Amino acid sequence: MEKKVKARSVPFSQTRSRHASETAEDYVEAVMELVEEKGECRVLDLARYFNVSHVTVSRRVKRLQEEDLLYSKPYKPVELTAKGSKLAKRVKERHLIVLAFLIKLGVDKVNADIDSEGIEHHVGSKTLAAMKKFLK
Amino acid sequence: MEKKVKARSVPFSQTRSRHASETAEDYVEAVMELVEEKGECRVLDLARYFNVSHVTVSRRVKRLQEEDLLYSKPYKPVELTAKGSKLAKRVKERHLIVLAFLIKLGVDKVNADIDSEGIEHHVGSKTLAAMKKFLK
DNA sequence: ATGTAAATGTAGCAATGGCTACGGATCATG
DNA sequence: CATGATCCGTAGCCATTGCTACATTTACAT
Repeated sequence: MEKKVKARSVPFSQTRSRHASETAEDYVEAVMELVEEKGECRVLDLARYFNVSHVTVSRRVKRLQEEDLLYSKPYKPVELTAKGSKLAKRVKERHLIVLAFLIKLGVDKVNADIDSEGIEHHVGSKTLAAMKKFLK
Repeated sequence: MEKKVKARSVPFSQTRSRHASETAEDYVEAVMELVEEKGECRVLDLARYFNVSHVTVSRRVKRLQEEDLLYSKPYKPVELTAKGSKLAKRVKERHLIVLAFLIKLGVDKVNADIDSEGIEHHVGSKTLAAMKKFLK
């Protein structure tokens, strides 16, 4: 009597790469935000932003350079590449939509802020479209 | 001219523990589902469910036993403890609400399934309440 | 009863994300 | 232009998640 086990829609075998994408999204978004706020984005700015040590940041920055999302020379500010900038804009727009959506749904600002940051990475294009429509 | 850097609402210093909670939630939910479907839940069922190797599962099951969420003897089926069962029920209920919410929002079943699994872990009580209200 | 297939456990590798400790680079400021 | 503060890179630790390969247990069929 062998019943088939339904696999998750998003297989866990993709967990690592999915998580990597989320981190990449968080980083490019943060860099864009920090550059807007301060004119430049240093490793330590990111460390404070994410509440991690500068080591964690500089290692990740190095890897994101290999993916051509960020660019920086040692001891210099971190910048977005064209590719990174494009991604950042998409991510930020999605983030703002999710945030506005939650607020319109009746969630208070504080909780909408918190939840939108977690939720944004999991909002597919169809869901995003539905949220946009709801906002109108 | 030192501008303060706004820290994330959910600091990344909590990333590891947050992720651990998510995994715990996924596992208890899966065990509950598999027990309902098949009568029992084996390590390999979970491996197929999550699309990972049985090694990854059995290691995680061992840790979740230490957290008193799961219970199993070597080479035996995995079961929920009272604590695990309680958590699973809460998680499943939240999952179903998020899923129903997305569908009512106009997202097709397939995408609602996918996104709800990612989103559910990031839906706080306030957001969940807002979703419930919307469903009425 | 026994032997083989399936299920599970164990060993150990790689990648990633946390950290502290330490040292080299950069930049203001005297 | 020197020097101290700040910033950042490197080394190296631990934990977690993914894997393959191999060992062991269980269960079922003969």
